[in-house]
Amino acid sequence: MKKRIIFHVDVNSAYLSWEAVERIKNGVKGTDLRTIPSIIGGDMEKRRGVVLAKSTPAKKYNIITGEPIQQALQKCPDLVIVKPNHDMYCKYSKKLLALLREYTQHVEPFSIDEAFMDVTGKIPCGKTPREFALEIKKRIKRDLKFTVNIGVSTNKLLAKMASDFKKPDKVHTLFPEEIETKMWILPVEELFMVGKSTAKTLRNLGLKTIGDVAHLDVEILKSHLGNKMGEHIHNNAWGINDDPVEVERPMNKGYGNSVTLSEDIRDIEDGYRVLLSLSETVAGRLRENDIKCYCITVETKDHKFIRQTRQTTLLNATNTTNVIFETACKLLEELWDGTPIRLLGIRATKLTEDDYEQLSLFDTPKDKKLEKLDSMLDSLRSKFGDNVIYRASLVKEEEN
DNA sequence: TGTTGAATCCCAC
DNA sequence: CTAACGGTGGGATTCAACA
Repeated sequence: MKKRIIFHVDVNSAYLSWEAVERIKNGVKGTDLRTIPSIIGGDMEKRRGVVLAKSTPAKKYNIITGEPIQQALQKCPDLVIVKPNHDMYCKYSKKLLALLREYTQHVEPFSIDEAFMDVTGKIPCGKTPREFALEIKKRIKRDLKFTVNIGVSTNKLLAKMASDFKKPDKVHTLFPEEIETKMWILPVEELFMVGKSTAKTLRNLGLKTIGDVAHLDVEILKSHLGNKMGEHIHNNAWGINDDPVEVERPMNKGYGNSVTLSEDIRDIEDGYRVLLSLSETVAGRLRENDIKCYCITVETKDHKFIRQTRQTTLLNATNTTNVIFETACKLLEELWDGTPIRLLGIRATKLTEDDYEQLSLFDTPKDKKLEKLDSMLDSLRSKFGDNVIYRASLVKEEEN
């Protein structure tokens, strides 16, 4: 098997960088967000939400991604907080991908701000992989006005680990012969796929560095982390990874929508209202993609952050708002013991392409009517925007 | 015995 | 005054029911 060269491209503080670039592009007056302590973060009014991205000056206050905004404000009272703008991020993500594809079509979007490239055989004559990465990094900065880190190695795992080294605006290599000096010295927390829970387990085993993990018998890892995770972590620690760079994205396994409520729900009627709104979103997305689902899951989180789920499998697949809504309501009733609810969510899984009339064979006439209603509403929304039509029960909520 | 579904847990971003 | 933790999606594990 041929040796590959893989790049992992990671936008530095993506949301914040993109917000800053967009403001400059729109001629917004004021200092560049990247030069002051600033973050992109959730809902300020509700005093909820977490830090999604931080500027380099904000980083100096020990503000970390994922922490509550309140906590970040305590660390830096002058922190500038900007609301996220997902649509804008999508535009920049697409621009980045288009630029990367000028170098190779072998690009795999990994998240909105990360991508893998298999550049095997695409490296210009006389250039090292590192120099090629530097060239791409420079192009991105020149044309798109934001910086990236690029990790360079022979597989996705090592490239990803490398892009996480010193930031911003850097290219790092992590070739197999560099694992010992560049990766094994890092704390276990830094290893890909080692989250909070796994880190605790590893620490309890006395393992401090990735090198420690590599040198522990894989069977011991398996017995403490489970077979799959034990093996996976062991392979990661040795830099072993054969995953190909996948250009075609496989079909979604599920579609979900959830909300943390501004006030805890105490009354089931309020729960129903939220479920209706979530059902609209989920079912709408299923229909957009000509997909139906067999399985509906309702998720709750109470004020103590205790999560619960209830799921059911339907006899025939659906993407009808009302079927999903009514199923979700039943699940919520089964699940709920009256504890105030902080978060409600719906997830649709066991998906199937919506192309067989066969699947509708067992639909009741009522279901047919509901399907027609949904597609009417869909077409009205696509003509006049998502907000033209409200369900009666949602309107009631608006009036309250 | 092995499989399936439900509930829970963990992961990344 | 004991604060304060989003939303989406993929996968593994555990256990009970069932064949």
